[in-house]
Amino acid sequence: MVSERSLDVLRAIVADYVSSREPVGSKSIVDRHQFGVSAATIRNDMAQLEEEQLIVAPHTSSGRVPTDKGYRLFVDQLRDKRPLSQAQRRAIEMFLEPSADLDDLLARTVRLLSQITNQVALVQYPSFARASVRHIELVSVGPTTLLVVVIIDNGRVDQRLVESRHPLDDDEISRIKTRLNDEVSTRTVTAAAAALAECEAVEPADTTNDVLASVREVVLEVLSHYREDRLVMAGAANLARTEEDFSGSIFPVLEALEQQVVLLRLFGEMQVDQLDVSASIGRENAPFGLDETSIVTSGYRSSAGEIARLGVLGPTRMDYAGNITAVRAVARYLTRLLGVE
Amino acid sequence: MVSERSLDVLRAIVADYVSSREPVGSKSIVDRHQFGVSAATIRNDMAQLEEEQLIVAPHTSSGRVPTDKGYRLFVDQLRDKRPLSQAQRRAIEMFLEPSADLDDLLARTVRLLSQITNQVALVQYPSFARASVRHIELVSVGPTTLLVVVIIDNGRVDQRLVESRHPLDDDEISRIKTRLNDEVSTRTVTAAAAALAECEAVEPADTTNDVLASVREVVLEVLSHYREDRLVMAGAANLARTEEDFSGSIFPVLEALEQQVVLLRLFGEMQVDQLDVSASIGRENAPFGLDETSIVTSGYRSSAGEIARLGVLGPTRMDYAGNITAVRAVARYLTRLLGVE
DNA sequence: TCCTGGCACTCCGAGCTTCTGAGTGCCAAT
DNA sequence: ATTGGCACTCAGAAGCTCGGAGTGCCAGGA
Repeated sequence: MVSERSLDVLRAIVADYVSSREPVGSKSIVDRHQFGVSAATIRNDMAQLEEEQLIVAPHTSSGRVPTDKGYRLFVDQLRDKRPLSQAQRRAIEMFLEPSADLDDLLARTVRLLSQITNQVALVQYPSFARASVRHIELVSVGPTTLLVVVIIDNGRVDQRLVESRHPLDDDEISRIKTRLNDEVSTRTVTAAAAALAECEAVEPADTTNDVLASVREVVLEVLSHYREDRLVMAGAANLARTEEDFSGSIFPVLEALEQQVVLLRLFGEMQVDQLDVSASIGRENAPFGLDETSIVTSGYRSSAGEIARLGVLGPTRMDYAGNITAVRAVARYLTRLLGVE
Repeated sequence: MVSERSLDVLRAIVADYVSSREPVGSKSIVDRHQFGVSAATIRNDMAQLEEEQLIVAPHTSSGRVPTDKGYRLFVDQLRDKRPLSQAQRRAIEMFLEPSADLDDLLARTVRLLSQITNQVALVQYPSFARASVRHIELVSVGPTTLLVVVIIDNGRVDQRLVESRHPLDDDEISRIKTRLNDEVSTRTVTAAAAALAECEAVEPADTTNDVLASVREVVLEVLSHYREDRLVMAGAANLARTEEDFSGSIFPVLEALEQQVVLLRLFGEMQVDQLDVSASIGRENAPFGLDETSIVTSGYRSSAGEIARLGVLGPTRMDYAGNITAVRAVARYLTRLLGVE
């Protein structure tokens, strides 16, 4: 049962608190914003908001501060307000040039995102789960050394060396190659890995097929590697800058950032397969040990059509409007770059 | 003109200050250490040390704190004192198993080092400058698509895809391959890159040799990539734990850590090609914007015989004895692992 | 010549009090 | 519904005292 104006007051409180870092009082609101009413009226509205637990007073007779719930309502009502600043738009277009190298492109993206938001930025690698194996190539690079090349249909290529116990002739190599391609090519990464695992179970390695077994093993290893999600990070230093916003130390946050597993689970929780921006605020992240931080993420679509996520992480008291805009813009731009390829 | 006992006093001051984080007075020294003399005598020694600017009193009538110069003398006199703790030794042997994958091995090394020292750990990738190109392989993976595989004699393998404007037959591929291998194989990475650059200058690309030119280009790109020094890092969270040791904020330190360039220059300054441990203390790092941090590094030798460095970074007030021991041990162990290969 | 106990001196920092001002809740009047 | 007025609250800055850890120095003893 909050009036329309009360919501405006909430917006004002969030805005002022984010920029000033100090509890906001009724007086300063009437000063800084053009409500056509007196401070006493604002106070009544604030009482309403407090009733609904959207704001809270740190101490009796002190200004108010938004609660996690308040931030949440604020964010939910936000949606597509603020336009990207001129400088930000220019930065994105300057720094994000197309690049053939995915590693390189994502590294640049994450740096850019952390710079325009002044937060810690995270970019998840596209998952290869839906991509499929195009081809396996075997190349002899020495009498007993075989180069195994795995080619994925989204352009990714990896290779490993395999040592054989006996010299290899071209016939044998070609035989193994045909066999292997029968087993995995055109299948999805997931299916191919499953097929290989099964083969290994059915025909245990013995002296006659040791090379085949070794090759299978390294291919399986490479495929498994794809299924691991990975992410890149930049701007951890920004945490130190916003240190006062964390009650204790930034230690647990930095620690979580090093544990990529935690971050990946966090990303996983935020509607995978949803392209649009979503935010996770304050204690909503408590299960991950990040109860004073908020995360704003957006999905982006990679060349193979998979959806991965990117976003920023910072103190609960962050500039949601600005960060949401920036994250959305970068995600769209990145999708565009990857789609053109 | 410092007496022998004065040096012992310096050692005691460093030890106590490192463990207690508080200025140490003459009384607490006689209490905690078995000097056979009275506090007054210690005071005289401390006056000597202060004369030599090895220690300093933060305020009149307060205990003393080592200066950068004091730490330096302490470290220089240290050399091979403390043995590795049982737990540390076990940790090293547990976590550092041989691994075929250099990335993986170095990632594990850096995590291990940060865990046993509780500092930020850094491991530099071995430079490929002295390694040489073993072989270039070309594989047709489609009518107009060529896979270029670069094999380095230290076991590293990389690949790129090249698109041709016209269909390729086996003859042409084989011709290009022979030509290319003549140009680069058995040469060092540096020499090979130089040779390719020259070829490009001599015969500019035209319609007849566009594939050769493209292949040269990607090989050159791969080789150039090797020459970039890189490093991996772990344990940044430990900075937050030792935050009180930094007068201002840890922001500049975290920032420097993200700028790998800075760290690489820092590593570069510390006698490259020297295998043994060396330390850079406090203001000695001022040119890098790290005047409150110390760095302890050691060289390690990679399989191809190049020397790279690894080490830890932390507040000037750090446990030099322990960190030096740990860094040395990890470097030796890593060298051993890489040498066995 | 080096060491020691004694003594006067310094001053940080913990603990206490005071005081001010920003901010509140409530109420009667509009 | 909105407003001005009023009594009330309390965090935090400023000022104060005071104890204790630590110092420098000196004169006497080994």
